Amino acid sequence: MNSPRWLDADEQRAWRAYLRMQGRLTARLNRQLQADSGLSLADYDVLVHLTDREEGRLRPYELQRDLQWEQSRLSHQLTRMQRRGLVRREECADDGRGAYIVITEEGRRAITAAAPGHVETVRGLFFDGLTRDQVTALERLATDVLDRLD
Amino acid sequence: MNSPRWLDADEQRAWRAYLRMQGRLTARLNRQLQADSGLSLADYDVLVHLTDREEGRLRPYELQRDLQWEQSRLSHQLTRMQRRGLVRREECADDGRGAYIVITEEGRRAITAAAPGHVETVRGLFFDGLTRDQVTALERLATDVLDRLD
DNA sequence: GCCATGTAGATGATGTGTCATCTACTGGTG
DNA sequence: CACCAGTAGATGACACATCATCTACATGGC
Repeated sequence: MNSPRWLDADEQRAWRAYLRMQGRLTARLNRQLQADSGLSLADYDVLVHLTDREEGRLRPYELQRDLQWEQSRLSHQLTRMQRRGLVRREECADDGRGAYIVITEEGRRAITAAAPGHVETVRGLFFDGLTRDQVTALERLATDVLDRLD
Repeated sequence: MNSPRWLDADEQRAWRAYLRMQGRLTARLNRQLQADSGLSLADYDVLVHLTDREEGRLRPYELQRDLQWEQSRLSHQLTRMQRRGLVRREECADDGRGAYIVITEEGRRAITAAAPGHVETVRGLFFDGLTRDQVTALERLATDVLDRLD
């Protein structure tokens, strides 16, 4: 195996800065959410997707597709959330293998209570420091990378 | 509490794209590293920092500062790495509380074997899809955000 | 020298993510 | 209808992350 094309100086700096930013940022967001509302980022994402449909319920495979999570990660996550009363599993009449995941009243309360503080934090830690151009450039960059990931 | 300033459409799209990119990207990197060399990204980072000093050893608090990790995360990580023979803990003469973390021969072999494939993957999944301007913009963005995180 | 306070680091409990594997049902083909 | 490949989802084992807490040593003030 011949030696790879290493990263050049610009790329190294960018990569290190990116890794550091993403580590510290998600740690902060997780801590804020956990401390202020007892939810993890994972809980938050699941609940957001459930409340997006006004029925408040989804098949696990739909959630999986939307969140782009591993199947078993989702399954474990739902088990934990069910144990805490945030969601409920219901039978699925159409498909004997399947299930519906339904958000509970408690789940709704939790996400409603958590959202404002979370959004404020995302703003305060991230968007408030960026120009409009940086924001659109970021979206472009992320979608460019995502396109190549499939 | 009055309602927060929500994210506008641009910000929402950027934020979602960013979250999705970072989730999928780190998953891919972790999988590649794990599959090809039996290391996790965490192992990799620790070993890189140890090999950066030619003595191949660091105090845990130095590692912690460099990696910006939680103290107990590092401690657990080092315990696991020690169990697998990648690092060794040594007494610290200067400070009776302290310790040195020393990379082992096996640790050196592991990082040497892992690095080329990892760098190729970072390139292939990330930098190859980006222009030079996007790379410098990313570094700028990440440092801007990091500056506000302290 | 003694004590208070601070710092280095480890540990146990618990929540989270991944992999491998399993069960049960679906839906198409003979 | 019998079979079989595929899909929906759960589970157990294990690695990883976080929080709270603990021990032991360091250091400065008296």
